[in-house]
Amino acid sequence: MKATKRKFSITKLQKVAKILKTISHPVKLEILEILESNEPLDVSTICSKISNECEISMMSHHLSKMKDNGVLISEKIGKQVYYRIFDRQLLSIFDCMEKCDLI
Amino acid sequence: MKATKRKFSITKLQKVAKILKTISHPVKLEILEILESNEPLDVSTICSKISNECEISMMSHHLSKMKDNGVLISEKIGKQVYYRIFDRQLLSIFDCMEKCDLI
DNA sequence: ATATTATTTGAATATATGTTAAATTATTCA
DNA sequence: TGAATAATTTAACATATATTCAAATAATAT
Repeated sequence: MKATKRKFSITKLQKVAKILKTISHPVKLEILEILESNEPLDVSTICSKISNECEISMMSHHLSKMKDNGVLISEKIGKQVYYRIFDRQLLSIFDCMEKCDLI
Repeated sequence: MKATKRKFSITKLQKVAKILKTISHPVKLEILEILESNEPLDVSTICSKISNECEISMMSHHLSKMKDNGVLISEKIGKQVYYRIFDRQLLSIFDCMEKCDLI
């Protein structure tokens, strides 16, 4: 295996760090997993589908943080707010992690 | 694109979250990038190669956290401590992130 | 032994995250 | 219309994590 010379600029490293930090939480990862096959979904529905323990207000915090950081987008229809994944390419991180011995 | 039904257990999601959290920092990502093509490397050398601003004691904190969480391994030779990546497969996360529109 | 170099540790402070209750927004229906 | 209900967000506080900087440890050299 050759030693690839990647070279991310500081700015890119910061962006990557920000995205990773945004999803580095069991509940946030599960939100992505749930949305992957069911989007768009409203807050309560996501909350009911999740196996991790999570109160609705905590769910709202998680979702809005993910939205603020560009991972999700939302649309309000009536009383509910529907969320979906902004860039589904991000989901490949699951495949990536699955291959690691660390997991 | 088909809607894949992934199903990570809560335990796996926690492990993934822990790893991601461990590397979700511009300096920690750059450490991985530096080690990718030069490992093993001692603390001072990593510190001198990094473009992000980072004091040696902060570097030591970063490295030992990465070690504690299984991302790096270390070996002491004389006065220096040499670090390297435990599972280079993790590096594919850079390729993964590079493909995202988010970055 | 004392000095020098490399790294780690610890304690103080700063920042981020989680929790809970109350507030806001939208809808329903008496 | 307007009080009741439902969905979600906000705010204030508690807790946890990260950063900084000085001091401690460990290995080597003089």
